[in-house]
Amino acid sequence: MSASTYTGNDGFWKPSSTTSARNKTDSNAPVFNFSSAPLAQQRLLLPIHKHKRQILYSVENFGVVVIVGETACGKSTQIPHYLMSNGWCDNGFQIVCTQPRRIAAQTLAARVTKEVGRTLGTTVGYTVRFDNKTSENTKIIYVTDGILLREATLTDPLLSRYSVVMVDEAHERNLNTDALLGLLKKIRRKRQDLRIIVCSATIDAQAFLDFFNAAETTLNIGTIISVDGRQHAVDVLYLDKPTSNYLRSTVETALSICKLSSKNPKGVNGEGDILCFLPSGEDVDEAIRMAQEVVDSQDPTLANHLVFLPLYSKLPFNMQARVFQIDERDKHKTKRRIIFSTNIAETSVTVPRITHVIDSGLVKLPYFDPKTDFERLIVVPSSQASAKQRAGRAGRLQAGQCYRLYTENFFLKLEKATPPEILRTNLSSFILTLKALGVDNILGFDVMDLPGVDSLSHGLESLYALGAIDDDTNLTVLGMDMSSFPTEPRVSRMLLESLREECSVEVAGVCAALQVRSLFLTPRGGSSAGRQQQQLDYESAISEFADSSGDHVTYANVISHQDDRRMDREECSERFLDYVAIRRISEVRDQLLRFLKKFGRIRSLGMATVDEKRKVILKCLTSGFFFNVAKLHNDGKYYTIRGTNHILVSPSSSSIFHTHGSHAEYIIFCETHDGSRGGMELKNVSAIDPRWLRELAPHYWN
DNA sequence: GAGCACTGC
Repeated sequence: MSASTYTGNDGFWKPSSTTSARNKTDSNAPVFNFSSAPLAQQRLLLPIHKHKRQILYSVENFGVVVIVGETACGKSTQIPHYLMSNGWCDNGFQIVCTQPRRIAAQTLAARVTKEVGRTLGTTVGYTVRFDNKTSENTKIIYVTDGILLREATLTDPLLSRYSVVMVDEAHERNLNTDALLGLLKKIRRKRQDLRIIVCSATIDAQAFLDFFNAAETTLNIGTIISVDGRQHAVDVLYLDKPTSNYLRSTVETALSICKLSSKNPKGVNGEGDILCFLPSGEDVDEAIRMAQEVVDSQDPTLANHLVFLPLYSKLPFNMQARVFQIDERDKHKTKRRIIFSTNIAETSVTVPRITHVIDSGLVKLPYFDPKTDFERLIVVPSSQASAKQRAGRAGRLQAGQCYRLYTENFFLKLEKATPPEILRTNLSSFILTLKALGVDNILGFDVMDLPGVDSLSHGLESLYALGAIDDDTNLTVLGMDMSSFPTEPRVSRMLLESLREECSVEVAGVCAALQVRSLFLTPRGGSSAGRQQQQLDYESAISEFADSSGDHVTYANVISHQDDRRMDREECSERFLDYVAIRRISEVRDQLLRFLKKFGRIRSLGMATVDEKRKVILKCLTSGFFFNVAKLHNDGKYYTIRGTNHILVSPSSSSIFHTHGSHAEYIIFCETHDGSRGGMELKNVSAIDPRWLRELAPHYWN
């Protein structure tokens, strides 16, 4: 098929003048059959193998080595292995490799364990939150970057166990990775023996090297090594004219790819599946409705050969799983799958069998506004790096194609990379971590991108209001205690307050619930009659737990019910409760209580009355979230009361406060979203007594 | 008539 023959609804497809999304690699590159070759042979076939000597030489002679390795070049598995075989684990030293995601740390450790020929957790292991598979003798440890950062904060500021720290996927520029890079730069001033390897998929290598070079003496300058990937070529096609409706264009492009294939003698069997990138879960659902409607009405024959699947993180687990299971009954591939996905498929998960990618060119990103203290999700054009990553998803199986729903000129004007998280986020947590690491002057801490003054001072002001730092921005005892919790500062403050109110078990449960996705299974889908009944059933089930103050005490009620009754999966679903979420909440709560135990006696409210229980839980909540208060005005609506800019806010109709609460004069909330009709929508809302504000946050509310 | 990227400790 020739893609340039397709006429889009709003424009024409034309092949890119720069042809391929892939760098350097040859389109006739051999396809390795990894499933049948013995392990040792597989390792020798990896592109990284050619660079083994160069890598070992560089690590020996340079303090910092930047490796530019494309997807599947073998860097994450092989480099630690090479280093171990060459003495970098002698004298009790260990090699640590950081990953942004848990699943990556776990699977990499498992893969390298197989190569080394031991069981997981002996020579090779991993540590992620709630899961530690290492032993005293472990030489190579895969961890999430957050774990290594906390290890430095809590126990070992110089990371003295490690001879080499390898920071993988550094180009993603997560907050944790950035903090870690800054910390490693600082450690190298004291530990010249430490070796740092930074891995990145983009050509940004020089920026990483420059970052470290600024502090290094001439003795130890870093070096860059580039390793080719094992990807197939992906042809990139652009629109001739911009589209006016990306959703419709996505659906029409996907369907026309299928129509063209069905005229091809190879038919649909010759082609892999189609992956479409859209900015939101809502768009994903809408695209599927649209696509189903088009094929049902226009092309019923094609409809029999297609399956439309959604993929986004809020989707229930079993729905997500459908994307990764190739249906047994369909092993001869009579049906072609069209997967509509958010950014989750860009890096977090790999959808199998994709040969075509359709890229809307859009992404939804959070931006924190220090002036309003709200984080907002905004749809923005994705970056060139992101577009390249999306295109690459088509080239894992065989040569593929990527349709970009914008013009080539538009692509050339896009940002090179997505703005790093450090420039977009609330920095209070980041600053508290640095303070705990002994960084007194935050402005003097070296990061790849320095956040704006507004953003830094907002972070400092919040920490001051929480009592974590003093007038001279020095860490207080309370701040030091707060920094030890794996939670954001407001939640850490709330946990510590629970010791004083003697309700730690309940408050830790509420804090855990705030971090895990919704406890309740809200009804969705189905016919309108059935749906109405479901809604009624849902409301009556919730009523059993609902407290008139709102969401937080209701969570405490559910969790305490679970402690007493140990509801199983079935009973949970009858009561519209998410069993997996509740299990997760207990796990998080128990971890929080273990941290809390260092600072005081853990108590539970036991036989306290409903009123007493409500009061102490909400006071603890107020001690952390006093920034987020709104007052009922004469017009019957809530407005924030901080500063001079009073913003209209309305409790989400899905909140317990909305369904079961009273018209309290003052409310407190933990989360905001842009509302559909202006103003902000609130999640996790409770009624509070305004006197608590002066009592618990005097320097903020006086 | 609800509902809103994705991680991580």
